[in-house]
Amino acid sequence: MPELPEVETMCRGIACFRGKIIEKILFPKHTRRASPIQPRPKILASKLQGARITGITRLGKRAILSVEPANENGNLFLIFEPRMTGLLLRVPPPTEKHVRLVVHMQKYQDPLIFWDRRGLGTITMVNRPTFIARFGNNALGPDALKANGPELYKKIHRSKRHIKVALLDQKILAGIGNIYASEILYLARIDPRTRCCRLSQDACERIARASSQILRLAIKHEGSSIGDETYRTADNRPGRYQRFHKVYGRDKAKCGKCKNEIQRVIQTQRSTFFCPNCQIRY
DNA sequence: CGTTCAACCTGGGCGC
DNA sequence: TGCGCCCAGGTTGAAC
Repeated sequence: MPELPEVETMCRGIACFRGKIIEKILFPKHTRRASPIQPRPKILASKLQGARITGITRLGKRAILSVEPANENGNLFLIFEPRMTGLLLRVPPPTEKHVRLVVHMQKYQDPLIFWDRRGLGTITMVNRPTFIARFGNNALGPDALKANGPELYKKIHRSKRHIKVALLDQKILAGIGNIYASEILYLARIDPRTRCCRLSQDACERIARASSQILRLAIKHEGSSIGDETYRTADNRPGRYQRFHKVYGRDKAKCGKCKNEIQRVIQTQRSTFFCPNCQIRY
């Protein structure tokens, strides 16, 4: 699940590894074929052996570890992409079974663990030029926390796509996923089925404001955890923002503003939740 | 070009 | 209890 607030919370939770030197990397046997790892585990481990972790940052829905290798010049970037069920942990994982990667540090007891039940997540290590080429501004829109109305309008106003679908496109804004797309459009009072080209500059402004507002609040509450086999913080606690969801997962419940029924529709194979009364279709 | 869709995986929940 | 089916927070590349 992890979207922007969940990945941000994970990054903050593993900030303790900044400055540490990597002692040893393990790829548990039973998972060697799952969860795409690039380059191959042996090469990745040899490059990271003795490297210093100089930074831990979030890029959209990815967590990035900047590392200074011991044996070569130039920074490397270790990129964790949790996709649906990936977690970055500094405490024992929910099950040993789905541990994909364990990083032990020198002079530090707790290892960094990448755990991923479904195994759709990825671990990628690249040098700076590759990092910029693959994840620079051409590949990824501005961070959704810093969404900006005029810029959003400029990007989408010619498109016939439904606004909900556009919000899931990481080239438009980086970090929004299926949960927060519904929540953002509810706050902005816009029907998710509205075509982008019908949105006014003012509507785009409301979406941009709602985006940063919702995501900021979700980070404050450490993200959304739904069900038990789901997102956890780096010390394996559930987030709390699910308590504040106004529409997501609330099919047929009453809208908090108008008491009408919240509806669920499918857009490009994925559920969208909204209040047909509060959210205007343009 | 823009958009849709299946595929990548595991496991929980449901109906029968 | 068990089987088959549907569903799930994301991304990609092929197909339309």
